Amino acid sequence: MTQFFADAGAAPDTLKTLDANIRSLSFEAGAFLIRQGECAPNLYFITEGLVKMFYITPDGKEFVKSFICEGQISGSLTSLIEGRESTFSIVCLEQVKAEVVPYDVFQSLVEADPEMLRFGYNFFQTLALKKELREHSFLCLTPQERYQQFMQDNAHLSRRVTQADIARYLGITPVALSRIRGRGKVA
Amino acid sequence: MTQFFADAGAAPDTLKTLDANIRSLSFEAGAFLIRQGECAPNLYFITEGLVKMFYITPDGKEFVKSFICEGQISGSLTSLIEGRESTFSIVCLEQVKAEVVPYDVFQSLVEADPEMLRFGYNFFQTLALKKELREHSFLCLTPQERYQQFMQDNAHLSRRVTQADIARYLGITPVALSRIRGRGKVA
DNA sequence: CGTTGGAATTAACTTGGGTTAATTGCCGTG
DNA sequence: CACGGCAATTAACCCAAGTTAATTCCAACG
Repeated sequence: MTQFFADAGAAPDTLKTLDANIRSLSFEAGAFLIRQGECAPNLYFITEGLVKMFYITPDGKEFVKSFICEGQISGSLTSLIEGRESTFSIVCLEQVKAEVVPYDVFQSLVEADPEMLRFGYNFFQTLALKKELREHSFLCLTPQERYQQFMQDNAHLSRRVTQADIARYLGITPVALSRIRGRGKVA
Repeated sequence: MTQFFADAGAAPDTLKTLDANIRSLSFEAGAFLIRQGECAPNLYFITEGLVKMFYITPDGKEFVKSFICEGQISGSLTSLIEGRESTFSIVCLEQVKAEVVPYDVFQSLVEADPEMLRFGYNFFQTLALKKELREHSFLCLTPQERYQQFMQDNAHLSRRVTQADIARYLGITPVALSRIRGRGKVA
């Protein structure tokens, strides 16, 4: 992953610090990267596999915040920014390889290296844009339309996650999603 | 507003460029800052008043993306980042004063001045966090719970916007919100 | 003080998702 | 090939939000 930041233009000192602090780890499917309610001091650069980030509500229902696969970054914003416990969990849906970077290391690199700051700027800009699209779909689309949009935009993912998890990503129950699929077939 | 960036540590050159390119404008209630479907080349630093950002769907329904009041920034991310037409409109709900900054000016300042980059980093980080909270409420909460949370977190706003707009912000119809309020009263 | 117009409420009915539980389908394994 | 277990579908019932339209409330104005 060091290569990743070298491409981003990181300074030699930055790369040295990264090398010293990064661990490259493997996780089995089912392993947790972060547990809801615990403080989560790491960023995960996923290089292989797929994870899901999800909330469990007080009455035990699960909702999927997002799916993150190879080439993407996963972690808890609230933990990163405010140092508080994560409001969600991250679990591996497949065998996962990830580069693990402690937040404080990431933060101090962003402080020290303008190119890292630029990387962070782009990252958060992209994240905000992605969340804005999701906001739009919750706000303006019906569950049915949300499902169609998801299948269009994430055709590759639809084969790697269960239908139940897609439902929980859309904010509906697996039963409801099955009905929606049933409706679509005939029409 | 120059003061605003001076506080952020902007370089003298930056402030000079800003001064040369900022217009301080007033808008009547009902005036549009951005119209859905048009390209929107400006950022608006609201110094006074209140605006609402909203989508109109193909079948004519309105949904409120967010309310932005004095001290906050409003603009179209898709226009800013990708240079495309805005997917929503921004309209003044009150008499508004704003500092208007063209995107290209903002972008080039971010390029040139590390302190402006840091400002942008913080801005997008905060924005991403805010959108993450909204995602959570759409995903995990019922309309009723969403309303209660909105009233807690935005007590001040609730007196400046109509109930119909609150409903459209929550993703429900004004009729539904009125019923929710009715339910809450007795209990 | 009556009128007018917008905002909010109420009513009646429809629709679609939630809930629970039974049923079917599909592998993988012994 | 039969079995066990998980994923997905189906069914039946309930309830909350959507829809349309009528009604009430209230503040501004002449």
